[in-house]
Amino acid sequence: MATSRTDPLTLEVVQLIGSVVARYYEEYEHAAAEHSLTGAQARLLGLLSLEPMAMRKIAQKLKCEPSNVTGIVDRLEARGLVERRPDPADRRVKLAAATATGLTTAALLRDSLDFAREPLAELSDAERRALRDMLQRMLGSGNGPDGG
Amino acid sequence: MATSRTDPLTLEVVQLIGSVVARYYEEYEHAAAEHSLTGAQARLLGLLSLEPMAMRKIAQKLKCEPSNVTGIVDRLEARGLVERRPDPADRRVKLAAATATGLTTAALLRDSLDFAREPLAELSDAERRALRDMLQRMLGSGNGPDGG
DNA sequence: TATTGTTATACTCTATAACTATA
DNA sequence: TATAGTTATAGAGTATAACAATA
Repeated sequence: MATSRTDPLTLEVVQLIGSVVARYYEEYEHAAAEHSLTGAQARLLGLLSLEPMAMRKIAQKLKCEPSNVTGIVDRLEARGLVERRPDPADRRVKLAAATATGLTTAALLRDSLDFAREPLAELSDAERRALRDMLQRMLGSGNGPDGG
Repeated sequence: MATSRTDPLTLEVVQLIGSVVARYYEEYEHAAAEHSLTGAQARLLGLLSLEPMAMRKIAQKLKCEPSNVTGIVDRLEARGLVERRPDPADRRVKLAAATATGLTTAALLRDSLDFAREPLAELSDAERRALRDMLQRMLGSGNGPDGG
């Protein structure tokens, strides 16, 4: 397993990462709430702002059951942020897509997530590169790139 | 506000932080589920594993309404992981405290959170210190220490 | 009168299982 | 028969408002 996973410095960094995660989540929920969205709705809308997607694929990306996606898309659709389209290639499939309003909301949402961005401005370019490399290594161990 | 918040490197780091957050959350929920706990239950138990705490204080720490704490403590209490005690100093207050079983479960939970720890072992001591300092700076901007 | 914890209510998210329509 | 999406159901988390006990 590990050599010195429990040294004080490592434990301190682990705790800091936990704090960053908690802080990021709070900010995300808060930003979503400012647009009267739940966190799950905001995440789904953010996903669709990149490209339309089959319901099943959304569930995979969000790592939840397909039945949940139905409800979340229902609520976003009722507010005009998302719409369902048929898939010409397979009549079983429904593609969920962000509407123009949905894209605008998604962009506003992204802009309001300043937590992760603001403090980064305090870091030098070299530090940001170092941080990037370390985070990539953290994500790389035991987990491929986002894949699809 | 900022000078160059939208340069490619910063955006890349922001996205990486988002990935780390998502990954951390998954691992946390998974670790909790292995002990038949929800994420909220695991967080509350982790909090009580440090020290007994008034219901109201728990709500502040978890940043939720006090009425929610009642239900979560109810479920943990029903499983023998937590108990309610009177506060000698104020008879309105109920102190929630982890039982011996609860403390054991909390310890197991902490140990199974290897995601944040394992990859850190790949970093050099200097890198870990640099990461710690950067994370501290990130958390420091616009947010004091945990406080109470 | 204010505070602590609880209860009642309603909504959202979640997983499971059964269902419809396509393939 | 297998797959995509939905529906039905039940449990959990969440916020709001109203309540009892205590301060």
